[in-house]
This record gives sequence, C-alpha cells and structure tokens, in this order.
Amino acid sequence: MQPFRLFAPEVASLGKSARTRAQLMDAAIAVFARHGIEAASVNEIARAAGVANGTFYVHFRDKDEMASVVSLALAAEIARQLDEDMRDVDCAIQRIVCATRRFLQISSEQPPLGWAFLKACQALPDLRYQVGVYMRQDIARGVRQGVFTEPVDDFLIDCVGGLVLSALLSCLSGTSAADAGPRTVEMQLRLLGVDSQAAKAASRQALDPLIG
Amino acid sequence: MQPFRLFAPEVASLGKSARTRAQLMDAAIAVFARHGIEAASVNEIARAAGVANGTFYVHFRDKDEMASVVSLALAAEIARQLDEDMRDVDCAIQRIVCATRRFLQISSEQPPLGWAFLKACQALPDLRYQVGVYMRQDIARGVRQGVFTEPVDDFLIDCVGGLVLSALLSCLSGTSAADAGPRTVEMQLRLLGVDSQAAKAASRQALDPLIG
Amino acid sequence: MQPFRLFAPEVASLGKSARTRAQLMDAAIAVFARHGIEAASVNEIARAAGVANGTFYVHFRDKDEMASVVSLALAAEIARQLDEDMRDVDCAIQRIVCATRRFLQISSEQPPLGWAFLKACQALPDLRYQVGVYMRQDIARGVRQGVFTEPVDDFLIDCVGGLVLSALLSCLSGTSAADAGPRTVEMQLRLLGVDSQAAKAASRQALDPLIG
Amino acid sequence: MQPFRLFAPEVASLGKSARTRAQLMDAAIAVFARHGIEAASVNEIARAAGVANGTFYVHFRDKDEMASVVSLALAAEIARQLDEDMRDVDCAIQRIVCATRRFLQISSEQPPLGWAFLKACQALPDLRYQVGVYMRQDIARGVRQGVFTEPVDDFLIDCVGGLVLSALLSCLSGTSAADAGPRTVEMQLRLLGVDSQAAKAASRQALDPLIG
DNA sequence: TATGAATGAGGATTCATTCAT
DNA sequence: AATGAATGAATCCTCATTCAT
Repeated sequence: MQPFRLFAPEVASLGKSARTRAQLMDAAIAVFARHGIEAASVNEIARAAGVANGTFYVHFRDKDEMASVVSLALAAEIARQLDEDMRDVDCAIQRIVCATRRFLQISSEQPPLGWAFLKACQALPDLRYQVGVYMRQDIARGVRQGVFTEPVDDFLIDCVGGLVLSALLSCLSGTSAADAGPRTVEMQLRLLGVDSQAAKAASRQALDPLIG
Repeated sequence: MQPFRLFAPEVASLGKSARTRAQLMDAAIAVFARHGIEAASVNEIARAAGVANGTFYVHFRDKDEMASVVSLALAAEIARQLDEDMRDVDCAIQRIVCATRRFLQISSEQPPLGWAFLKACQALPDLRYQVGVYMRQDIARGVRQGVFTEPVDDFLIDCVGGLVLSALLSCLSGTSAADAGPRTVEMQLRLLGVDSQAAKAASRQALDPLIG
Repeated sequence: MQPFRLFAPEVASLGKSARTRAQLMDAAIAVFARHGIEAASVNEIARAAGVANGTFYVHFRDKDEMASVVSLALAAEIARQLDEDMRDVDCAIQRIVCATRRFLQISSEQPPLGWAFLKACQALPDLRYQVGVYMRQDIARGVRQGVFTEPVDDFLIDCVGGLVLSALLSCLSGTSAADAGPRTVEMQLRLLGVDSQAAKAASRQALDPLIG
Repeated sequence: MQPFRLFAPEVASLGKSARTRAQLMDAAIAVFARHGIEAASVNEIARAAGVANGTFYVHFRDKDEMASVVSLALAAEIARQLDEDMRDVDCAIQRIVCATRRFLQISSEQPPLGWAFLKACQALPDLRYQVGVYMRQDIARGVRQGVFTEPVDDFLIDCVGGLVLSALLSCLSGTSAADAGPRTVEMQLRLLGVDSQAAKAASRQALDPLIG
C-alpha cells in the first residue's frame, strides 16, 4: 500500500498515536517527492497514509508546520545514517568522501527520499541552513587539518551544498553516469581547494563495501 | 505600479497589443520571483500588469504556456546580453569568466529577474536543458582550446550549471560576499579542470569596466 | 426553501451524509427542471440544497457524474413506482395503458420532476437508452401475446418513446387538454399496431381510482 | 473551410454585408449542430464564419437574437423547399407523405442541418410553435378532405411533431433502419386517424424520384 | 485520538459583450 | 462594416482547515 517507509517501523514499537504520525510523515515524503511540497495536498497525504483527512490536524498544526517537521526529520535521519557510517573516521577528506558518496547512494537508490529531500531543500531555506551547518563541521575540520585551503564562509557552503544537490538532481533525472558519486566528491574537493590529483585519488578510493 | 521592466519598452514602439503582452510578461516575472512559478496566480499576474484577468487569456493559452514562454524569453534575453558582451572574445576561459560574472551581476542587481530565472530553472526542466546547451558551447570550446581537461558530458554540465545557480541563490539571499562573481568563476574553472592558480588568476582579471 | 422532495425523506432515517446527498439530488432536479442540465450551475444547485458549493464535490466527482447519477435515479424512481402499480398486471395492453397514464400523471403533477426527466432524456443518450430498455419489455410482451403487430426494433422504440415525451412536453407546457393521458395511450397503441377502435376502448378504460 | 452552406450563396449575389451575415448564419448552424445552441460560443461561430468576433455584433444584437433568427430562417428555408415540392399536390395524405419523407431526407442527409434543426426545436418554444403552425395547415386540410378523423388541437400537433422529430433523432443517431421515412409517415398517418392498411399503402407509394 | 462531512475562499478558465481604431 | 483586444462576471473545481461525533 505504502512502499516507502522511513519513520514508521514495521513492528508496533511505537504507540498508536506515534505510529499514525509516522505514517503521515512517510506518506508526506512520498507525496512531496511526486508533486513537490507546494503542490502536495493534505488530502492526498492522508489518503496515502491510510487515515482520514481530519487526522492530519491531530498531528500537525497545518501544512507548513508539517513540511518543516518532515523535512527536518528527513535531514536528521539522513545525517544520522551518515554519522553512523563515519563514527570512527577522523580525516576530513575521508569524511567528505564517505558522506557525499553515501548520501548520493542513499538518495538516488530511494528516489522518493531523494526527490523529497531535493524539493524540500529548494523550498525551505531553513532546511538549507540546517544542512549547511552539518556540512560546515566537516569542512571546518578539513581546514583545521590543513587540507582545505579555501576560506570557509556562507558562500562556500552554499556553493558546495548546491553542487551536491545538482549532482543528486542529475542522478535522479536518470541522465547521469554510473560514477556520479566519485565525480561529485572530486569536484567537491576541488571546490574546497584540494589539488586536482589528490582530489581524484581520494574520490576513487575504496569505501566500505556497503558504500558505492 | 510595476517597477520591473524587461520586455515592455518605455516608448510606445510596439502596437498596443504587443505592449499589453509585454506588460503581462514583466508582471509575470515579478510574480514568479515572489511566489515561484507554481504558486503564481493568473489573477495576481494580471493585476500586477494592470489588466483584467480575462486579458491574460487573450495573450496566452494558459498558465503553463505563459510560464514556458516567459522563462524561455527571459533566458533568451539574458543570453542575448551575454552574447553581446562576448561578441569578440575567442578565449574560452575569458568567455566563461565574462559570461558568469556578467550573469551574476545582471541577475543579482535585478532581484526579480534573478529570482524569476532561478525559480524557472528549478521548475522547468526544459529551461535547464536550454541553458545547458548554451553553456556547453563555451565549455566545448575550452576543451578544443585545450584549457579544460574534464570530459564534457551531461553530468558535468548539470553540476557546473548547478554551481552557478547556487551562487546566484546565495547572492540573492543576501548572505554572500561582494566578490561572489570572481569566486564563482574560480570554482567553475576548477570544476572544468583548470588548475587552482590559473583559475584564481583568470577569475580576478579585470573585465570591461561595465562588468563587476 | 426547497419545495421539491423526491430523494430526501422528511424523517432523519438516513445518516447526515446521505441526507445531504439526497438534498443535493432533489435540488439538482429542481434546477435541471428550470434551466436544463447543461445550463444548471453547481453553485445554484448547492444554494438550492442549502449547502456550501464545496459540499457538492464531497458527494459527486463533478457535474457530469451528478447529472448521470441524478437522471438515472430519477428514472429508476419513476420505474419503481410504475412497476409497483403493475405488479399483478399480465396483459401487455393493460400494462402500457397503466404505465403511460401513470407516468404522465406523475410527471405532469410534479412539474419539476417532469421537466427534469424530459430535459435529462434530451441531454443524455444513456438515459434514453435505459428508458428504451424498460419500454421494450412491455412492448415485447405485447408481441408475444399477439396484440401488437408492428415489428419491434430500435426505431419503433425511439418513436414510441418520443411520442410519450412529446405528450409530456405538451402537458408541461400547459397547452394541452385534460385527457392527455388516454389520448397518448391511444396514439401509442396505434403506433404499436393495435387497431383504432380497440386502441380507443383500451385507452379509456377505468384504471385504479388513484390513476387519472 | 466551411462545408455547410445554406444561406450564403456561392456567387456574390448579395452585398458584402449581407454575405457576411449569411456566413455567420451558416457557421451558426454548423456550430449549433455540433455543440447545441446553449453551448455554442459566439467566438466559435465567428471563427467558423471566418470573421472577427466583434463582427458578430454588427449583425446581431446578441446571441439569443441570433439563435432565434437562425432557427426561424432555417425552418423557413426547409418549409420553402417542402412547399416547392408540393406546389401542385392537393391531397392531404399525399402532402403529408411528401413533406415528411422529404423533410427526413433533407435533414438526415445533411446532418448539420438536421442536428441544428432538432436542437433548435428542443431549445426554442417559438420555433416549435412556428413548425406547428406549418404542420397544422396540411393536417387541417386532411380533416376537411375527410381523411383524418382525429380532432385537431394543440396536443395532436405537439404529438405528431414530436413523432417526426423523434424519427429524425433516431436517423441522425445512426441506429435506425433504411425505411425510416415510410415508417415515420405510416405512424404519423395512424396518429391522424388513417386506418392501418391505408396508412401503410400511402406511406410506401412512390414519390418523385428525387425523394427517398 | 480519529473521523470525514462540511466549509468557503481562491484559482484557472470561458465567454458574451463593448469599444476604440 | 469590420476588427480584435479588452473586459469582468460567471463557471467549475480544489484545498486547507474546522468541528461535531
């Protein structure tokens, strides 16, 4: 019925209310992915979640609040997965390589998730800001480690973030090559000031087999 | 009443009908800039143009057609200005430098134009494709001239285009530094495979005084 | 507020939703009767039903679906009444006499119902077909009983049906005589091949006192 | 461009203004036939006539007036053709046979004309009345000649007229048999009180070869 | 909590009609 | 007479939101 599941667990580990809320959020992601955030209708989300439309307002004040909650939760969930993968990685380059490739993998292998994230980033400045904060940590770490020479400011973050989202869009649109992950990382490292050869080498290095 | 003027000339050099159409298009750009293309309402566009709602349909079949016409015309107008500036420039790097800095200048100095273009690119894949075709010419020229080492494919174009749009968004959001133009060019050249120092040098070189 | 009641029962024997739906259907019949089906506006129907315009779409997908639902329900309701009256009548001539006179009585005594039915028949070929199927049963029965000599085909059904509707129109227009029922039956029987005298005799015979 | 021509002569025998008016009337018939009178739009009629929409109002006060003018002219034109065919026929039965068969022939061989006439009769009581006046003449003649036994009143006229229109509808809908003309006449004569055998004989008699 | 009918403002679109040229 | 752009009321329909159950 509802093929996409991120927040609603299979087992009934949550209370009924929390489960309904999670179903609504998963449904919202699927609908946002299909129609974009503005065009998504509360009725369609409720229908996709298998609940009555009125139930929506039991869990969210209005559509805007839900968009914000869902988008932030989506970003947090992605960040959680990336952090988990990089728990023990100290090298900033490694972290960038890992995070970016893993991010592209996750979001292009689950198109609803990828599209929803992409469209949410386009629609919600708050979300872009949040993502920027997250990226800035690793980039700042690279500066401290002396591997990134570019001065870190909002503009750089905006551009690096925009590059990754562009790559994601390209992947989701289906026109892009198979090695989009490494190529994106390579470009990203170049933007950060890593020299060309080092960027290429780092971007192509083997990752945990889980990661493409 | 309507501060933004791109298509509607001050003088009555067009017939009355053409003038009304141009007013609608200018109004559309202003409204697209404020609310995005999807959320723009025909009534608001007509009101902004100072005509009755029915008049919209004298000039455009429906909202979608107008969005497409306006966006393409907007892109064509920008391209026309850029081409004019670069009429005699042969060097691909020079052309990229010039086009990108000029583009950012034009579109961030006229926020309605910039926002409208940005949102149009997000909403209309056709427009993105058009813009890609335009950019690809100069990039291919650079490859022929031996200055860009990166292989040119759709993915590269998507990323380079995305980078420039990200820079524009950053500028329009008002958070970015004054040297966004040169910095964007520098990043762009790096993505294309120009080495770091040459990129920095080229991006900072003096342009025609008109260009910032 | 709404003088015509066919589907909405006085008592609250239906759920609230079903009652609203029935009110809309009754209102639709009244409006169809006044303006015809094509010219009837959803807003006017909703207003006549005493509900908000949006409520219309809670109960019907769109105007066309409602027109079809209402018309078929109207025809079914009329057919139900006729069938009830003729439950025990076997003779085809009797059935025709009874059905036609009763039909004219019902629909000319309740002009909204009559007009709505008439206009629905003009606008909806499906409804005409339905009515034709219904009429054909009794006519075929008459052929089996050897009292109708005319061969039964679509053209005959179309003509007999058209005759009855013409009679109804004449009644509703107010120009016609009091004995429209018997005269219509007589003509109808003649069309079916009953000879003139028998037709006149049968058409004038006494019916249940309820029936005029 | 405009396949249907009734009022606009090929040759320029009329003044320019009269020609434009005639073109509009022909176009109106075609459009009425396609969409019905209510749904026909002035713009579509003007377009079909090959003139600007404003021109419509040079020739007609408004849409209703045009509908009335066109319908009446259409009926008059048909009547003129029938009268021409029957100029020398005195026998009422002959006249009915001839008029009805010829009418069905004309209007089913030129579907735009047939549909327009049919829909006009449904929409405009005035037209129905006019047609009734015309039919009544021949029917009254039959009564004087002693061949029709049925008393002539509005109700009879309505029913006989309705029968012929039903037959036309059946023909235009394409479901009806080839001998619709004779069968319609036969039914019509029965309605008027002619006995069955005489009706059949008269209805099948040979007509002028032109007439089917 | 959950429901789902009801609401009514708002959006896209059509169209009869007017009027300056 | 003819034009065709302009008008704005009216139409169908959607949708976020509310509320009684």
